[in-house]
Amino acid sequence: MRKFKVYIADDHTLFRKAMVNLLGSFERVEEVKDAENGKDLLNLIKYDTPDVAIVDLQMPVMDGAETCEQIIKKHPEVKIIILTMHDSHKYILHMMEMGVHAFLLKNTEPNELEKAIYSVAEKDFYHNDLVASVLRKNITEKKAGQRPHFKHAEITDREKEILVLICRELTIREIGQKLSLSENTVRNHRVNIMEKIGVNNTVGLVKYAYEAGIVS
Amino acid sequence: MRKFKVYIADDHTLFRKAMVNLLGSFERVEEVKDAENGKDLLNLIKYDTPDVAIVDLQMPVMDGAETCEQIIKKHPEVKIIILTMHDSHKYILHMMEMGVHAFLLKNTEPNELEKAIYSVAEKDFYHNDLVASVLRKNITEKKAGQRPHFKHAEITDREKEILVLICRELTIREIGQKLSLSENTVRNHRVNIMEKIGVNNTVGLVKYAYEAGIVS
DNA sequence: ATGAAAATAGTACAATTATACTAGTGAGGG
DNA sequence: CCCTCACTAGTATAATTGTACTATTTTCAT
Repeated sequence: MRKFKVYIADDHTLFRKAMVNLLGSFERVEEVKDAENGKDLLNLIKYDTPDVAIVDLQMPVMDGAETCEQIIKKHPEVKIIILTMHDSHKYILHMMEMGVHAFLLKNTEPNELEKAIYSVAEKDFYHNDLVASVLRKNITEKKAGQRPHFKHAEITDREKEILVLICRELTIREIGQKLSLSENTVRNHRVNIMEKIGVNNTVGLVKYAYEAGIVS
Repeated sequence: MRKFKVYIADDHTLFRKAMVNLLGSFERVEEVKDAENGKDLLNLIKYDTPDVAIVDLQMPVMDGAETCEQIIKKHPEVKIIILTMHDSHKYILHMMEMGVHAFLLKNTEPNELEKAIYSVAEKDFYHNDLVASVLRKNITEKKAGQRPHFKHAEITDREKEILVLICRELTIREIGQKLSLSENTVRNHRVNIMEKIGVNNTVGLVKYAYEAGIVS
């Protein structure tokens, strides 16, 4: 019976340390290391590659999506499991295209996590209800001629910067002043963000920022 | 050396179960039970009261604040530790007034949680940096003649209902239709919520809803 | 039963956001 | 070299939100 090395990245220390405990109690997990953000995780991996990396989608410093992109690029042999609080279809789809190996909600049972670890380590992918529902919804929405939300997820650094300021409750005008930009420019960025993430008002923007881990 | 019974409520199963593991590893914790929301926690307590209840502030079904209110009213002998992701001063202050015994961010170290448990069980309160900063900020803001954000936190059920719909990206008009209310009424509720929580735009509303656990 | 708080509804106006376009410039990739 | 994309900036208008009030009815607790 092969045993596995598992690394975990999550910014909530309490959750992370508790997870280290839990992972350590799994029979076929022989080593656990933890990092508090994506950057630190990449450093860990640089020195010694794990079999499986568990990554929180909502993280500051370097968010889950970016972290995964780096891991896949530099260490394609590492299998990735994403943990997310919300079943946010948008980036799950995007990250599946990127080549992530599993998606779990944070309210799954520990034994499902255990199964997922063994599955990705040995069979390359773990297929669960969450993934199934994302795929199904994608198909039905395509058929219904809806906004195709795959273009997305390529929100640029400038756009991210502006999104952060929006979430700090600044108006377009204030953001323009702060960044020395025309209000029109800021407005355009705002609109572009909204199009990319497929929402049409402020509420959608803020929710995206939360769910993508761009804010708090 | 006295040992303690500890209950924990959190809607994220993975986090909760991992915490059960962790709590069980503490020397002076003799029994751990868990519940996935405030209601279930109250039921547990009804049958057998713990020494300490650890409550996640962000929960659906019955949020942290409401849960604590109930516990304090019906079982004042139970000590309460609040876990929160954000250092949202607003309700921490409110909940201190209610009589909650400790506040910890989810990114504290496990050993701080352990200290907090023993402290509230034996000395009734656990004083940490988070609490200190809330108190200090409260004083400085009072002096500066700012909006006093203690009035707050009494957002009503109707208001909460409307806040949820706002967060589902409905406009005032749509909410009015959905609830069979005049647009004016909805607008008034919206304004009242904003005053109570001390924000002045949609962004603030959505952030509050997230941080209070009213949405996802 | 009486007062307080919540829920309802209104008016009017200011400010901001949302939609829909066009267009120039600079950087990087094929 | 050319093409694309990000970034910049603009105009114009519609829609929604934000502010500031008044006022009636219902509900609930003392």
